[in-house]
Amino acid sequence: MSQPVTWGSPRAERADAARNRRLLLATAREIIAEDGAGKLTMDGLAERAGLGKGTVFRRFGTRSGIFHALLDDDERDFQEQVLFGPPPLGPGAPPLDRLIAYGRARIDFLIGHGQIARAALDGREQIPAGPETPMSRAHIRFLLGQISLGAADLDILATQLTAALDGPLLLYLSSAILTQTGSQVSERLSRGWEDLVRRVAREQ
Amino acid sequence: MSQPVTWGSPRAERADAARNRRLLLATAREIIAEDGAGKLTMDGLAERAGLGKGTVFRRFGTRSGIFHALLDDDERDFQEQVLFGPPPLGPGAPPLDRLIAYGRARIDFLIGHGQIARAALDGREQIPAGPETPMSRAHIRFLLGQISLGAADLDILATQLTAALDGPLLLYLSSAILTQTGSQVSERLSRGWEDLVRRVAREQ
DNA sequence: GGCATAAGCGGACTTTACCCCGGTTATATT
DNA sequence: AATATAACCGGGGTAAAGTCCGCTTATGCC
Repeated sequence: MSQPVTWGSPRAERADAARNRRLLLATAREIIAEDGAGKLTMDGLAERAGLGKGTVFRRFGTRSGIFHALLDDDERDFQEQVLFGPPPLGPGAPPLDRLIAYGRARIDFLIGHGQIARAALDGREQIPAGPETPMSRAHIRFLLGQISLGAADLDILATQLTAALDGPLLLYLSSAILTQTGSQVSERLSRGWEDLVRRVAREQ
Repeated sequence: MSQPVTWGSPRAERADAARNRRLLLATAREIIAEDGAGKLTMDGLAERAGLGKGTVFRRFGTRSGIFHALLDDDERDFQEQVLFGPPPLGPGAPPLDRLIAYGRARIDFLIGHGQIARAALDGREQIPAGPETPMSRAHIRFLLGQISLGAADLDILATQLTAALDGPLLLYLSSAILTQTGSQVSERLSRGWEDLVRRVAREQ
């Protein structure tokens, strides 16, 4: 018998719990694909997955927690591409080119996952799910640091650019527009992002 | 035999309805001031106002509708200042100065009303309340049109700048930070906004 | 394998957003 | 002033989010 590796102090997730989480995420995707994110209910999800409601809540805490988990899942290989993939999205290209490529990729990601990303917002939470996507802001902050920008508050600028990238898709464009004319909107927003970033980085 | 009535004007709001709306908004402000926006429930509001639950829903349609109504109410004189007040916020100053002044004023407005603005977001609505604040984007768009910016997609740029202005306060900064160190954050964000728009408008 | 224990599980329970419809009241018209 | 009508009001009803606690089961140790 091979002895299982001990995972240091934090006890690993139990096998049945992990299996149930995967099952719940898969079932949630089915429901969303069939009926839309708005029709996903905790009861419905639990029943369709053949589990109890308590299980769903222990896994995800809250309804929007499910959408956060789905997004995290989808973002994983997106982040992989950003951190280790080929340039200009991945490392190796000049920072300004990487910034432009990042915006383009993120716009397409959000257009593809906008329904879920939108549903992950929740007006009720006291601490509003913290920063919505810390990774996005951190990456933009990192790239800005490699561009000579004179005396700028790079943390603020990174937050503003993150909002300029995500905001239109999360707050200011109705999802109807996105599903109808996705590729045109993508192209227009991407051009806009490139223009914005070039203006910001432009030498005086 | 009655002749088809000419629908001259959309019939005015009945006096009792108007009175009740004012009462409900005032009561909502009381509850928010005492217990925070998260504690505002439709039942609680109705009971405290001495009205029925149905009345509250007919007035505002949905929970987040109350917060929208409160925001509209608060925004009214802010908009007044922007449209008719003294420069540089109001008309008369160069457009770039007005844009900077607008950002500063909007940041302070959002810091003051952030709790309500945040609660007005709602992850469930299909059409997510449309553009969150059409007036803000329209005004920024208007000012951008008066600045010579070369070949830019002004509609997209206006949306991005609107998001860069609102986004940090709605999505990326926890309200805890805001209430604790409001004025410092205000100053830093305002400087950041000025830097951003100067970079965007900078001549090549 | 058998045992102790902590983690997982389920479903009943509470709360709250939102719907509905019969009764009531304001307003226009005569 | 009387009447018709459309808007308003109330509160009970439904569905879904989130909580709780006793039961079950996986896991580590012997």
